[in-house]
Amino acid sequence: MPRFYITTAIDYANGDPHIGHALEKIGADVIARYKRATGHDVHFMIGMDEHGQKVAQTAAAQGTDAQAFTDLIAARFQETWSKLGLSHDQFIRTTTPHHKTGVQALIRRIAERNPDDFYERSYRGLYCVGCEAFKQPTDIVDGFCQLHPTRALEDVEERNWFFRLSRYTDFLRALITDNPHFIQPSSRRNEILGLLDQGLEDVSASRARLAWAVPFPLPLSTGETQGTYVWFDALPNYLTGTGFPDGDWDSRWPAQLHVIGKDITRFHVVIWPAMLQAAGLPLPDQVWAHGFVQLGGERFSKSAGVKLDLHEAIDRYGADAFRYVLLREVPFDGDGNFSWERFEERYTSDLANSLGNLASRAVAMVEKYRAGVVPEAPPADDENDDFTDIAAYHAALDGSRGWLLHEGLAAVARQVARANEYTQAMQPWQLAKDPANEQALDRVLASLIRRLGRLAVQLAPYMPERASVLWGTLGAPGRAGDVPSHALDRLTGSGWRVTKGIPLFPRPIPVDPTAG
RNA sequence: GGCAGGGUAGCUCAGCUGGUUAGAGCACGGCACUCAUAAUGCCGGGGUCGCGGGUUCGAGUCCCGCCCCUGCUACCA
Repeated sequence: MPRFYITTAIDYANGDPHIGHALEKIGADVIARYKRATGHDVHFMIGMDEHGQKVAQTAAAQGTDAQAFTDLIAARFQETWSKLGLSHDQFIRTTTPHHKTGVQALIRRIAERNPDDFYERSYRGLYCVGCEAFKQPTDIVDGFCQLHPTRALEDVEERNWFFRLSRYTDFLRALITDNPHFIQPSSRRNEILGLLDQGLEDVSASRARLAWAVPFPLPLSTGETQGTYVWFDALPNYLTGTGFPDGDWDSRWPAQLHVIGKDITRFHVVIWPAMLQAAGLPLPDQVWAHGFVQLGGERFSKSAGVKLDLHEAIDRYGADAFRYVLLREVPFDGDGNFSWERFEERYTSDLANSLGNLASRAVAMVEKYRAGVVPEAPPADDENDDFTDIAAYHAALDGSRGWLLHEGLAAVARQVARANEYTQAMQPWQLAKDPANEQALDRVLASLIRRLGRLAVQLAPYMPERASVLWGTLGAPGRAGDVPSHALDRLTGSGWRVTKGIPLFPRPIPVDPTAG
């Protein structure tokens, strides 16, 4: 069984989860579930990035210590992920003892294999006491930090460990040029090639004043021990998550796929591969940079986030409906918009009216005309188009052209529409009026149930719970998520005993304009 | 400023190497049907294809110029 180690970015523990976080996790979950259904030994890992000055500051502002604060945030994230139905196998936290020793082991390994890659250098910049951080020229307005316009910036110089990233420019260019799949989608790849053309600068590996951090394992020549800077703490989570450097970590490493947001592409395709190369470790197969969710046409912001609360979105029609709408609306290779209006439209049109009602009418007819038992009838030519769409579904989800999760749902939607058209064209309720049409009716009913069965299997990665309910309604054996999705042409449906339950996707209760 | 991508029906988008009356879904209007969650199906209205030139028998599709939008242009992550 081929292994498939998939990770998402670890989220920064500086606030609560929002819809932006959710898009990435849901997308990765769909990929993980699809891979399991197509015969892969999947390990799906998500987690939290818990160190850094901001976390320490936020904790202090709330009157708690950093560890207690991150414990709380991590619990909130995990609660949310559980509510969303994520199927991750592991939740890594960078404040755990194993991650810390793993980071230190990686740094030591680089220092042993390439002693020149770490060197001491002084870093000089304008330091904002209010932010407790160095400020870049773009952050400075009229000589002040934008967040603290009354505090003078200090010209500070400190000695740090640096990583000789510049040395890997040619290596990275060759890597990216020779492996077009390493960074996808291609728009992001082009941006990185542009960045490499500018030449790379070395990056900090440690920082003074970084108390809430993994201690950098190499002391400075002054004897001082500094905190490990973000890249060398956060990125290695993908590796330490395998158990590195202990045990059989190399049975899982390298990862097949890192799913990340487009804003952190550079770190994942420049710094991370360079670190691994410096350590003499294998590189991940692919980094996929998804786009962002816009809220109501606006860029994600705190106020927009409040306007569209994640838990409210999940609670409205359930986690599965939210997962569906989000991935249908937001192309996974770019940006998309999310609003309550679109949510209502998509839910009502795609899920309640088209899919939910299709299941409802088909099951009702099998109950009414065949006492609930799906008749035996072989597939007919009129199902052939569905298999064209099923091929498109696989092409969207197997990674061969990127991870186009929205296209997978579009292929499913076409099959749903076709099944409704088919029902209308065949008019089984008319066939039922004349016993002479018994076989014709059998064919139509069996076809409808088969179509629904295939839909349940295809939807299982996206809507695991609802797909499972649909599968059960059809009286199909086992679980929808366990059916190998490459074997859909063998689904017959014959003899299944259907049970009409409550609507799969209830219509929203219409607002009565005369009320109130 | 530089590099990259984009501006097509009310909304979200398809339109490959130029070729008959520019498409889909949603929304909107009409009709049909009654198995179904007042659902479904069919038909229809609706677009100066950002603006201005040019090449061509013919351009949304190629060339030039302009306007507008988005992303990247590295130590918050």
